[in-house]
Amino acid sequence: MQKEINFLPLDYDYFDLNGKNCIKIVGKDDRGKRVCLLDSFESFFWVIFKDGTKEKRIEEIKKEIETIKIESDMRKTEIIKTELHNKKFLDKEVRALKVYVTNHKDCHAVADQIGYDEVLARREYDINIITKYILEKKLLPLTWKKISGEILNNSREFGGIDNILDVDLCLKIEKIENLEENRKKELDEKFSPNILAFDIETDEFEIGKGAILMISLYGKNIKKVLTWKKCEKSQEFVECFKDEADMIEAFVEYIKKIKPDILTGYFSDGFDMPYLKARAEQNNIKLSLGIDGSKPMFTRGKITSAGIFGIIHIDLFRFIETSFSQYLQSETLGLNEVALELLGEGKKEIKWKKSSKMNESEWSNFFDYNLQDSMLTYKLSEKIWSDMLEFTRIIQEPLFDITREGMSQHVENYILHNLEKYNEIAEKRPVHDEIERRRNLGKYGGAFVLQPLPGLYEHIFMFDFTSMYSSVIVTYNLAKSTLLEKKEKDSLKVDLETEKEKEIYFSKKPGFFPLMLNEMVEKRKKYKGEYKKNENNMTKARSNAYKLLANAAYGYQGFFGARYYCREAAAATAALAKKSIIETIEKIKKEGFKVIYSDTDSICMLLEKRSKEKALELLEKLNKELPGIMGLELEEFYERGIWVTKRDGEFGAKKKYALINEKGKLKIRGFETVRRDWCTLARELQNKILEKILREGNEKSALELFIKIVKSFKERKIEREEILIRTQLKKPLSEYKSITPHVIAAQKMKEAGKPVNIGMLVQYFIAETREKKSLVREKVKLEDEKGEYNLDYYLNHQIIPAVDNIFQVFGINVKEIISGKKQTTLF
DNA sequence: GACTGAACTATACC
DNA sequence: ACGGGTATAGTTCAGTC
Repeated sequence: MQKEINFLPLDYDYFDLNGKNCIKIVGKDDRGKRVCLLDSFESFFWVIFKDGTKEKRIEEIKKEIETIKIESDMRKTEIIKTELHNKKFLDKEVRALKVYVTNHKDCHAVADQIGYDEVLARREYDINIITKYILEKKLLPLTWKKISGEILNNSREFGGIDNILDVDLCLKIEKIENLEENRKKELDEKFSPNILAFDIETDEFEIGKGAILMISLYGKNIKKVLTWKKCEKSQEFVECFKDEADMIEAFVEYIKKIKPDILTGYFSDGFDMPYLKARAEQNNIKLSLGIDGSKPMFTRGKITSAGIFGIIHIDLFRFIETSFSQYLQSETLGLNEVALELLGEGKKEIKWKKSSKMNESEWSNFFDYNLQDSMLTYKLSEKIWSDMLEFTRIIQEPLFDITREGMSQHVENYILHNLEKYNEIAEKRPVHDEIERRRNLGKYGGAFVLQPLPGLYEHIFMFDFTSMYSSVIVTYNLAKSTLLEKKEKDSLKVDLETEKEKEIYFSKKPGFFPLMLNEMVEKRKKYKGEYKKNENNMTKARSNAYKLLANAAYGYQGFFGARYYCREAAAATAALAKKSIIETIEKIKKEGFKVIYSDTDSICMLLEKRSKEKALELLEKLNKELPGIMGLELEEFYERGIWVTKRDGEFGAKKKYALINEKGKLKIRGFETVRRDWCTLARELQNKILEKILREGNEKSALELFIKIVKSFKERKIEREEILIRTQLKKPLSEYKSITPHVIAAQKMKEAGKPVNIGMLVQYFIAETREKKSLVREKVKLEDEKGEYNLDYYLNHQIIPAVDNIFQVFGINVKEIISGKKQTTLF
């Protein structure tokens, strides 16, 4: 029977049937029903011929390629057909053969068998089958389409797969059509995904070592904690089970009943999912979460990803880490801090105890805690849903992947999904040896940073280049495909000071990469405008996504794992940006303004006795003289600003300054205040001192505050929390060549049976010791250890260093004041 | 054992 | 393996006298 539906694709998967590729797509129709679409797919790759290959020879090779067969235990693979096309490869016109293969998995093996002298390259055998499918059929993720097809009901065609799927409808795709924009908009407004958040609590932190004590679920119509522990008299949201096995089975049943589109957790790829897997195995339960009854699939990689067929499992932490953290101020990306920042509400506080030692009220608190975590995860997912949606639509990869891939992969996927407009065949992914070669090339020259003259300044204008590196790439046409082997007529010469190949040349004929980037920049401008006109989550997310993508394009070209890696283009981008900002600084100076600081794409200058209008006129003039799409804008006007010296020496420190604008808002960069590896005492003291100086324009009350705090510090009135030092553990303990204080702290934690993981913040303080010890690490104590804070250490390594060079700007030597030498002369 | 510079380490800026 | 280079600053480590 035939049927026509409006369909929103959510999850993609594929399987083999009789050696051929089948694609299954799970999504929603416009009445909220869960639908699975099945489709066959003929995969292909390209054989590109060298320039000048005779058509007759191409025909011969075509015939020979068509006879290739590959046989393995699994399947027989053949060539379905071949087609000759005029295409482009790296912006050059080429003749290319599109080779259709019965099974995608054998694309690479078939391509390997083609080794003619006339063949320039074989490409696109290394592109993911889902990506290829989306490209070919235009069934874009999270985008409404009109689908017509045949209703499958126990059909033999797909091996009866429709029978085991928990869906309302299963269709064999016959036609995919676009919907009218208005209709799409209407459907979009009606749709919101059914999200279910979950979180588990366990006795042991090591995966699978202890039992799962409880599992919380939080969704639109469900707020529950499942447990098999003391819960006879607990809260009504707690549901009791006989044992761990029963509880896990109930969890699976709830998922089946709720039928969420999205199952989300916080760090669930790294903890909750693998833990559930381990405990299910231990208890001989099948964790059949997939809509076909399948278990979660764990993909290999540095971090494993847990996929559930038909339900999109999102580990919110990973999306926030890779794509969203730039918007956040949080020093760590833990659930508590991120939720506090985005929702204004954090985790519940509880005292950690072995579960065997908990009393009834402690269990009750634990249930609250567990539910709260799911609730926060649910609310966070709602909060950033528009960002995930926009990223997915713009990049056109499935949501599951979008929430896990890094910025570089996003850029690459965006490129792959937009090559068609340029008739381009995709470049290959680098293999291991090539990656090694690229990595061994070392660094190339980067940005320009102007050394400031230390001091307190007033009336400061800050200009900055809008999306500087992107605009340089577009303006100067810098990419792999436009890099010339040697100098050509009317090409662009770029000097690279630090490189062996000092001069390189780029074509002026626009390449697809800069053109595509220009499109991104244009779209960003357009959607930023739309956002300004109509401020909502959607327009904001769209504008931000384009901004992030455009900004990542430069890093992408310099990234060793990129298909379109081009070290020369990246180096030229940095070199031309440097040249451009230095020239701009010179122009500003020529106009009589004093330039006090500059870093990469920003310039700080003093107004002195001039009016603001004068500076704005200058900005306009500079903009007129900038080439291509490059542009300079007013970042902000600041009332005051302070630049200090480096710790040792009299020279001004780069990347370290504090500013205050007309509204009294501070902008602090580089100072210890913004560094999380300094203790709160030093950070807050420095922050207050900077604020006083910037607000009042003098150092008097700042100095008074400093003396007051030192006094209270010496009297040991400072709380332990204030003097804790937090340092991130970046690798396994055994790999540290230098045994630093935080390594010692981590070792102590391990000995105390506390969890020690890569990436965690280790907390410790420096204590007084009985004997004299020369190394800092010999005085390390954990926060719950007995001991007094080390007066000498904190004074000379935290408090004084945090304020010393600030007061030096005013000619004040705080060390002498502390030791009592000069106190009288100052007061 | 004190001193010194290099190496290692973490974190920030753009 | 899973964006880039520039920069500051702390602590340890290895060598010198």
